[in-house]
This record gives sequence, structure tokens and C-alpha cells, in this order.
Amino acid sequence: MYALVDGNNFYVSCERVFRPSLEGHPVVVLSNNDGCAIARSDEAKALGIKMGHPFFKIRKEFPNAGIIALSANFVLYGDMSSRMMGIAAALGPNQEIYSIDECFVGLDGVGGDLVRRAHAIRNRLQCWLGLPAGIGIGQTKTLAKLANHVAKSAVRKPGSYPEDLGYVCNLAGLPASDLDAVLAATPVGDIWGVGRKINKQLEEMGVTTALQLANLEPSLVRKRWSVVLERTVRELQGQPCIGLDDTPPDKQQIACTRSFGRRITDLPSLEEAVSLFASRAAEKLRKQDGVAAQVLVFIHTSPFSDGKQYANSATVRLLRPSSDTLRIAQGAVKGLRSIYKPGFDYAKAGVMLLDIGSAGVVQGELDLFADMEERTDLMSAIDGINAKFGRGSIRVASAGAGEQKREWQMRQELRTPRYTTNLADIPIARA
DNA sequence: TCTGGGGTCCTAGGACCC
DNA sequence: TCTGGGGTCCTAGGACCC
Repeated sequence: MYALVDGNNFYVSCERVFRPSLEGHPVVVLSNNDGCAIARSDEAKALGIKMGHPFFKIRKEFPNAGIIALSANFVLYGDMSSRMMGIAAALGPNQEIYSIDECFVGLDGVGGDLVRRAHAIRNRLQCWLGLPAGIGIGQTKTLAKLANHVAKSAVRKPGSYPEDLGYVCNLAGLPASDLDAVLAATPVGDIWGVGRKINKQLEEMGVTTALQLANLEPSLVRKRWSVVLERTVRELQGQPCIGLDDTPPDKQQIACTRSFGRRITDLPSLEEAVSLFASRAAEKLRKQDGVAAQVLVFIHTSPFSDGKQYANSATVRLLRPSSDTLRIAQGAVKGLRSIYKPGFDYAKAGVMLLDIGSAGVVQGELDLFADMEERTDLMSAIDGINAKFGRGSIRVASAGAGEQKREWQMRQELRTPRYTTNLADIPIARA
């Protein structure tokens, strides 16, 4: 038995905690560069604003709707998320943090009234953090996801489901016929694991509801699609196939990629950007105590522009696996130079670390490379200083030494303060 | 003017091995 | 007409997730 705890309109809700005046207004949170909507309040959804909708189009289409747009404040959301996960963990013995606003909780061995218990957690999230959340409970993770979906729909359209579910729905507590009714009322594309492509293929076969999907023969589904969809079918039938991942393994690849605030054409600016991305990626790598053997760098022009297009990537193998910012940045720049072509307007670049292993294993090797000794102390010192004084306090010279704003830096013109993580930004309450 | 970022898993096909 | 039979490993690409 699983529960899925999910923060409603998470980014918008985080913003509303510190700016209650946003309550009741259509609010959207924008992606990096204020590009498109990645979170919407209920009011914004009601207007018909879609996930991923470009902001410049939203402004054009809804000039008078009073939409409030905010730049994504990921530092705030990350901090609110960890507080939320701490509270949600009390629901059961095991927790899998599935995304910034969702976690699964294993309910094995949890006695008593699960719905009542879930409501208690929900109330805590609301009272202690000011975050609204929905909780779905089901026999499998896929059913818990569906239950959460049902709980939300029931709030939006009261009376359209078997009982008034509030923000909590326990599908495992329903009689089989009621579960079938819920499945029959759910479009197949709303099921976890059914994306756009498979949705279309299923519809072409006449499978449009979750109930129809649940009634397909698993072995046929495996043959026609894959084991992935087969698992979804079995999970809908109540047979658990996807376990709880409460100790996620270290990342196998680590990426840092960004679109630029402005197109850039010259190599030095690209080198600056790529060096910075490489440093960020190396930082993440060191956090999991890993080393990477390969560095991939890519650059491309904007697929949305009519101009000349160019996209390329290069993979550079390091002399030996490393988490050293300088070595990784050097590798990235070397790769960049091998693919850079002048005369294009570059819109995006990125660095990915591949072939990741554990640092301990490499250090166990013979120390034949005295001259290549890992600068682990230097790196810890850099990480420590950046943690204390803010990201970028120390950086590699090729990532740009000046204090001036880099011209390619992303736009974030509408960002709110870092209320919970920056002393200077802490809200002050006045009587 | 203006279209995100960061992941996972699975599969097919080729290279290579005995 | 016809050319073994397994394996493993690696990579690229596709699908999905939030």
C-alpha cells in the first residue's frame, strides 16, 4: 500500500506563503529566462493557461486577466520542499522523494484509519508551512498517483465522484465497482506512465479510458509496447510492480545546461558559460562523492528562430576520472573549441558529466600520478566558501572573473526574495 | 524582443568474443 | 536460394516523468 503526497500548484503555493496578496489571483511561475509557465495557480489554469506555454504568448492572449507572473525562485522552492518532505515522512515507515513537490510513502504495517492519518498530515502541511497538498492512497504506486489525481479533481468538481473526497482519496478503500467507475471516468492519458505518444497509439486502438487500459492483456501490451507499459497495466489491476525507491542510487549522469538570456556568437562568451556550467556540474558531482570519466559539452542555436541552425556536441575523456572543477572545466572548454563554429547565434549550451563512478574506488588505485594528484582539499575549500558566502564567490577564471553581469546570463526579472535561505531576505512581521 | 532544466529506463542494433 | 549459436558490452535514440 502506498500514499502519494503532492503539493498543489507547488511553486505558486510557495510564493503565496510569503505574499498572501497573491491569493485569489491568477499566478504563473516562469521557467528560467522567464520563458514559459511551469506552474499555475487554479485561477490561471481556469483561464486556460497551459503548462509550458510561452510567457510572451500568455501576455498577448490574456492582456487584461490580471495575471501575475513570477520568475522561478528555485532556492525558495527547494527549501520549502525539504520542509514538506520532513512532515510527509511521518505518514509511514518509508519515503521516496519523487520530485520537488511529490513523495511516495510506503504504508506497510501502518494500522488504523489511513484516511484520517492522511488528513492529519495534510493539516500539518497546511498549518506548519502554509502549503496545500493532496494525498492519494492505493494498492500500487500507479493507483496512489491516480488517487491523488482523483482527490484533486473531486475538490475542483465536488459531487462528481462517489464520495466527497476532500484532499485525500483512498482508492484501496473503495468497493471494486466504485474503483471501476473511477477508472472509467479517467482518460487514459492521465495515467502515470502514459505519455503523449502512447496515449495516441492507445486511442487509435479504441482504448481511451483507464479502465480499458487496465483490462488489456499484460502479455499483449508487452509485445505491442514494452515491459514499462505492461507494468502500468498490472499496477492498475492492483498488482504492485514498481517498488519504493527510498534510497535512490547516486546519479549516473549530472547535467548543467542553460538557455542564454541573449544569443551569443563569440567563443570567449561561450567558454565563460561552459566553464561556469562545468563548475556547477562538478559541484553536484562532489556532493555525491563521485568522479566522472567523461565530459560532454553541447551548443546549439535556437530551434525557434529562422536563422541558420547549428547544433553539435563533443565528448571528452578525462585523463582519469575526476571531480576537479579545473580539470572538468578544461575538458569542457576543449570540447567546446572542437565544435564551435563562428557565425551562428547560439541560444543554449550545456555540460554533462558521464561515466560516473565512486571517488573511493579511484583513490584506491596506485598513486602513479603524483603530478595529477586530486586537489580534493582545494575543492572542499571552494565548496565550503561558496556554501558560506554564496554560489560563485570563488570560481575558475575562465568562468569570468568580473563582477559585471554577464551578457548571456539568464533573465529573472520577476524573482521574489529568498525568504527562507538568505538572512537579508527574511520577512519581518509587524504588529 | 520573448519558447526550461534535469533526470530515468528500455530497446534495438552493432561490435566483438568464443 | 543455402553461410552456427550463443553471449556481452556499448551506444544512440525514444519514451516517460516533474
